[in-house]
Amino acid sequence: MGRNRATLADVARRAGLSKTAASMVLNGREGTRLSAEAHQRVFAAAEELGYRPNLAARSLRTRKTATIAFVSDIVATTRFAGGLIRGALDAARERDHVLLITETQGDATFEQYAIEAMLDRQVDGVIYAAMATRRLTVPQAILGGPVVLLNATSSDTLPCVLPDDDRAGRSVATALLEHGHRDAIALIGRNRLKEGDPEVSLAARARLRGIHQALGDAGVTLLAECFCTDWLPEHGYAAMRGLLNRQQRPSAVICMNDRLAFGAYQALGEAGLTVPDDISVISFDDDPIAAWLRPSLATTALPHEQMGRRAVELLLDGGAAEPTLVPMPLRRRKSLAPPAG
Amino acid sequence: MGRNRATLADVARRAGLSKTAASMVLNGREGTRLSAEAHQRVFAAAEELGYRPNLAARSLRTRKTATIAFVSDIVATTRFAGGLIRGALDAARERDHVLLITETQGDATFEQYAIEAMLDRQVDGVIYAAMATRRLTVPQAILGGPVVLLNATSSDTLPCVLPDDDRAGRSVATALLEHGHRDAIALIGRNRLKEGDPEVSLAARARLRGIHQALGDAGVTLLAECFCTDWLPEHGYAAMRGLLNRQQRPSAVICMNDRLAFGAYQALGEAGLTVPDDISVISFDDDPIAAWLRPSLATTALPHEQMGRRAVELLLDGGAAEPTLVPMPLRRRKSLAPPAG
DNA sequence: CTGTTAGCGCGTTCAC
DNA sequence: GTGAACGCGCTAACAG
Repeated sequence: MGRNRATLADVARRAGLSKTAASMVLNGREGTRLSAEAHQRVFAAAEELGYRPNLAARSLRTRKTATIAFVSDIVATTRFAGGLIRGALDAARERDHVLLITETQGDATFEQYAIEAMLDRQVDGVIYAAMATRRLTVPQAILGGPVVLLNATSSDTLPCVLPDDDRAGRSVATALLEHGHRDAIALIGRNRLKEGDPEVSLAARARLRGIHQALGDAGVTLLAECFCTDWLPEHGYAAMRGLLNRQQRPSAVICMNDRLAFGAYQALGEAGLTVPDDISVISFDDDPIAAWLRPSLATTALPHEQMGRRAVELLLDGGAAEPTLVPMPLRRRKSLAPPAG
Repeated sequence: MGRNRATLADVARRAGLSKTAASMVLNGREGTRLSAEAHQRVFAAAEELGYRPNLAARSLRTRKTATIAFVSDIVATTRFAGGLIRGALDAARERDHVLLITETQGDATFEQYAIEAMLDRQVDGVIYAAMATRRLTVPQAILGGPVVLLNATSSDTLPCVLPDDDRAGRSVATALLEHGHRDAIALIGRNRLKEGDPEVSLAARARLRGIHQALGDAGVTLLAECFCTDWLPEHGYAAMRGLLNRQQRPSAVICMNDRLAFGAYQALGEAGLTVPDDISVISFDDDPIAAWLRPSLATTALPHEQMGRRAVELLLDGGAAEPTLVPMPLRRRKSLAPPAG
């Protein structure tokens, strides 16, 4: 790869100058007393030879590689969290940096390996990302340089980027209140593990807090809260069936994520009920399926691209020690309507 | 990042030997006449100092970086093609390599930039990946070194990895035949653009060919073929509604991908029809939604992980010049049954 | 047998 | 404007 590349020495020779002179000209160093003509010659030589510096050689001296490590548990290959990478990639490109990506799969051995591989390559900093928003323990080894946590926090005081789930919870509840729902709002997706263990999820508790807060401010309490062992469609389906078996049917349902909502739609369809005429549904994440559902599902978007972007910006431009909360925009879609009757 | 790392010189000094000796021992060179005791001392010193070689310095000499460029149009951030990256990541790790990932977003300027960034960093090879299986033109610049095309072919004779869509088409048709469907099989997702332009899609034509071949072998012709402007749920929905308005209702439907099938499910649900009792459905891709649908959707899986893995293997271990076709496994699920009546 | 010296590879930087 | 050293590890040639 890249054999026959012209070196700085080639450029200098062609320009009839020293490597030093060529280096200074090409790096636009100020305050050097090199003639305008020397500048011309160097630029011309570099142009003609198609010279590009060997970054490996450069970094040996400068200790900068313009390379960022992106270490994640499994985010890199997760269906819709690729947005994190896309945002990071964009921001990195804008700053002339490049991303070295690895995945630990939650395996300590892999993590160890990945981190050493990164440090051996002298990366300028590390973005440590989690698939589920949660608290985690950062490996000692990377604390020697800049680190930003993405979709995660830790007990160390590291800069981190998180979605604003609390505010998202409030938006969701507020959207229902605005449509006139009050005393027949149900919730699908309570989960003790997610709510209780910050290392499993920070989102669950924050969303819940926002929901309860907004409803509480309006003097409303939930009609029902369904517990689910996980947040997959099958659990939303079961929960919705349960709700429909109760004496009072809800006028609206909040699902803790879109996959649960998908399951809820399935149960509603089977029961011959229509969204939103019979029941409104609103949710979190803005998974691609949200827009594909019929009717399209109102939800609050996880701003993955923004988050990835912010992480790179924090790492490279420096910034806040306190958590960076990225807003989760409300996507108003067709699953919302005033209560029936 | 990585300040204070012990250098080879540190190790040599501590072992009371020369850098050369230390280097040879640590690299396990055979045929060197260094005493067993010298070996011990070097290993001990390296251990105590936590020595790790600086790969930038090493690559300056060896011209190997143990780094692979993964350049894609937009695959890196696509919802379920992240599997390509996961597979590549795994195979790379097994070979002690690491992935430098970039995205061109189909933009020539970005592509130019990305490739230069990679070559400047002396990557050992390039995996050039496309989101949609298609033919593409490989930039000159990367032809100086090893290249493998992933989910793509080109006019240059480069090794490439493709899903075996042709065989997948035959599996799909065969699965229906095995269930007893014959003269009432419909197809959703014909598309002139995808079928006609190899730079848009190779999959469409291959799948179609496989389907027609398997049906033809059984003396069966399709009841109907619906054209769709794209392969999204809304198009599948519209096509299915169209099919239901015809005089003869199909006993089974083949959808060109799972998103179309999702739309078809929606139309069937609205029409009060049941899968698979009224109509069987089968499809391509094994998008995550396929398993979430009720009933779960039979489909042929795009073997993304396998493909990513093969690409790295071809790049590093060398291999076939002819295309590597990766089988698309049939996922038998609940959307298949014998025709009603 | 047991090792070492002297450079190379490439770009940056200090002293002159 | 320049020579030389440096950063770090690898390798060919050479010495006790």
